[in-house]
Amino acid sequence: MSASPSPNLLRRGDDWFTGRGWTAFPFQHEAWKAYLDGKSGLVNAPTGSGKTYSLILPILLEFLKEHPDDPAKANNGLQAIWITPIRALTREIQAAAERAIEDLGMKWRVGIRSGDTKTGERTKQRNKPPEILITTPESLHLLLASKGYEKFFSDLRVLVADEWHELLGTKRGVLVELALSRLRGIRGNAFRTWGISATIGNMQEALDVLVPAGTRERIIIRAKASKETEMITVMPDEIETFPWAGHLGIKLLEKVVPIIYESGSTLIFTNTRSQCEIWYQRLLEADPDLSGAIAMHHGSISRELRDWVEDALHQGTLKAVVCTSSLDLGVDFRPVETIVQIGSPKGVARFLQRAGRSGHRPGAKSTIHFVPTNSLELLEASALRRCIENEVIESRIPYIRSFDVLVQYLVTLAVSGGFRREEVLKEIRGTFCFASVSDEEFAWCLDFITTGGNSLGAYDEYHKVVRDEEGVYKVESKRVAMMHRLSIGAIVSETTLMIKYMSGGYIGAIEEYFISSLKPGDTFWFAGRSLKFMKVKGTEALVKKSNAKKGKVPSWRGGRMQLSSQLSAYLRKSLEELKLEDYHDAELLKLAPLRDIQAHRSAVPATDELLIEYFHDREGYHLLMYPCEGRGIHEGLSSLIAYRIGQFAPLTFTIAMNDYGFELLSDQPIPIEEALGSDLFNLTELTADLNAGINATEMAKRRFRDIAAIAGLIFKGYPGKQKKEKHLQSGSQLFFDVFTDYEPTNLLLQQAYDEIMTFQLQEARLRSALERINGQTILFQQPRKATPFSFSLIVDRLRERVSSESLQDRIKRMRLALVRE
DNA sequence: GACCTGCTGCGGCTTG
Repeated sequence: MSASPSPNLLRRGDDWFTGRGWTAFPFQHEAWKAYLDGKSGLVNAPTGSGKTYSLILPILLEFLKEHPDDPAKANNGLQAIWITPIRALTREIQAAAERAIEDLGMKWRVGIRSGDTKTGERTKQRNKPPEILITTPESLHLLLASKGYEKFFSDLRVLVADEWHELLGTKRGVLVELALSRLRGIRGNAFRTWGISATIGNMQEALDVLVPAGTRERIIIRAKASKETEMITVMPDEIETFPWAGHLGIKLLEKVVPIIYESGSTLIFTNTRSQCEIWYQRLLEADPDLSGAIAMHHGSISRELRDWVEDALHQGTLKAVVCTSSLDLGVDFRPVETIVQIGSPKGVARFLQRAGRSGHRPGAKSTIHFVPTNSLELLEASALRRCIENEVIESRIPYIRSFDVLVQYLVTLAVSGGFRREEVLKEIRGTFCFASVSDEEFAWCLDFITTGGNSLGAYDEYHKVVRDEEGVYKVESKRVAMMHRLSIGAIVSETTLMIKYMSGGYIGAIEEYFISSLKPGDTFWFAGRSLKFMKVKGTEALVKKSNAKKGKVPSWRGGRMQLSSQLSAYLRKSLEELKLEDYHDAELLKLAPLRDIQAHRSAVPATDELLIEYFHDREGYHLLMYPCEGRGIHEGLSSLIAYRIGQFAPLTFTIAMNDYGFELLSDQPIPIEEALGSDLFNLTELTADLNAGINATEMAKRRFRDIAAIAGLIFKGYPGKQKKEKHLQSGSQLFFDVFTDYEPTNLLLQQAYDEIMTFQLQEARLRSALERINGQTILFQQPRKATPFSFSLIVDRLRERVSSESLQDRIKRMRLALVRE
């Protein structure tokens, strides 16, 4: 059926919606109204709730209102841009939009502009823009880098940022902010901005970043119906034999098998790609009947194989898929029935997002099984449960002053028509990210792209942009323009090798350093297959099928997720309940025997206590503290404490940390009591001591690699011919050193240090952690041997230093030492 | 009796 279009359609909206078998929710009506009133805003709705229609429809309806007699009018120019963080979502949105257009009897076209869009299609789009264009932040910037883009955008009335919570808090979000500032510059008041976001802790800020105050009237629209989530912890039968350390979780594997059988379809989330590979194999070993019924999915597996898995899941031919966060977003599955999370999700938002992949219908309950991988994760389960009950959820902290992205953007504009200083400065100051940029800083950026700045002036290749007589900044060199288009974006990946069969066929990607640990003929497992490594050819690692049952499992250097501050706070509460034997949930009750060992050998801290353990064994003198603040904070805190103790005695420490605490290990006695008596946690000297204690230069140097790549200092190579990691590393280090020596005020260099303070050491959070510790009672314990709390720290440290074979020996020896005592 | 850590996302050329 094709509803006859009418300006009154909104009022008859219910009929039209139910006619299609959809339900119209109050929040959708609210969004339609706000949109048609000319507002900008943010729609806060879960996936599966019809959030796309909450914004597609009013865009169409507004046009119909303006052209009631000519709904089929074609060639209206580009009316709306829809941004998504991942390409796979563009097709879904296109389908939804086309459905709505057809229902209204309109003739609008919906185009996709992404890396998948063919050249011919791109040309067509440029000559005759679709009314709705669905794209990614990167592709939008590529459009800004093409000649005559102003004309292309000249009819635009709205930009919708879908899954805005995914982009906020990333440099890709900064790309969106910058593109928006330009579109507002072109279209002025005729332009609206809308976002669609899942619930996060800082909803208002999410709106402020997307739609700066003062641009238009703004509103946040919330879908009221909150999703019910049931969390089921998979319990070890007896805590006595459950590991105190480790993150693999195989011990509970046999309890996961029945979960798979009881449900039509299951997603099993793991935290790392290697864990994903291992679980897939182990599940098949545990139950060969699952062969053909389960598959795996992670980011290093080729797109082709992943598509196959996604399709099979969609069609219901697979019972379960073991995956990483590669399936957090993306393909709109036929609702998956059951979710399993192996190991700590480290954050409430991530856990709920994964849970939400089940019961993917409005009103349906989501169910998630949590599989702890070690004893302390039962504590996290309890904390997680409380966070869900109290609707505590993490925030996404937006980047500010990302000069690398700004510099890239300026060159992007210079590649197309060129830009004028005052105009662009005014626009970027309207963004959240660059509101505080001073005249001098902006002048530095212009200098940097025109002359290479103070330190690179001698090198022509950094004179990318010229300023002509009329004051327009533009790129004149075709080569510079091309290389720039090739490097637009804010994602910097590890360089990888493609895994290919000798006979052809691409399976996935693997990191250089893993392949360098293999000899030709070695077997390894990848994508659930046993492969024999043959040789490296260019950027390809060639392999053959193997029948070997044993082999290495690759590991990748990914990001380290750390416990969120929200979850950390609840973890400390759970600890207190453990101490008080206030067992309000099954997880804590299960931990009772472990609690007794900890309390007997040492102590369990309450929320107003800081536990410090100090003991001596054949390894040396161990000093352990448990602030339970998450790994990043412990990284800063441990260096700070090590530095301050070092003021009393010239000691060398080996430092280890995890989400619960940190360890300082020394071969000499540690004057801890003296140190504790001396205001060890004082805040006054924090910045100075931190700078003295950490190796900020080393940390900043690593961080600088990405900054240099985004700012266009390092060319990553032509597509399919990427440069070796070694070259990228040494290139960025060279720049780092040159800037440090000759231009210490270089904004990119400073940015590297700022990012360390903001994201890695999290100075603000560190400060409040110290404040909290200063108000706590110190619980100083001298256990005779390792405690349950200390165990995972000690094992982690051992693992970092030695190979896994000898790790077994080490642990065996440790155990013997424990027994002997 | 305690161990196999480390996510995701995008984009794109030339010349034979």
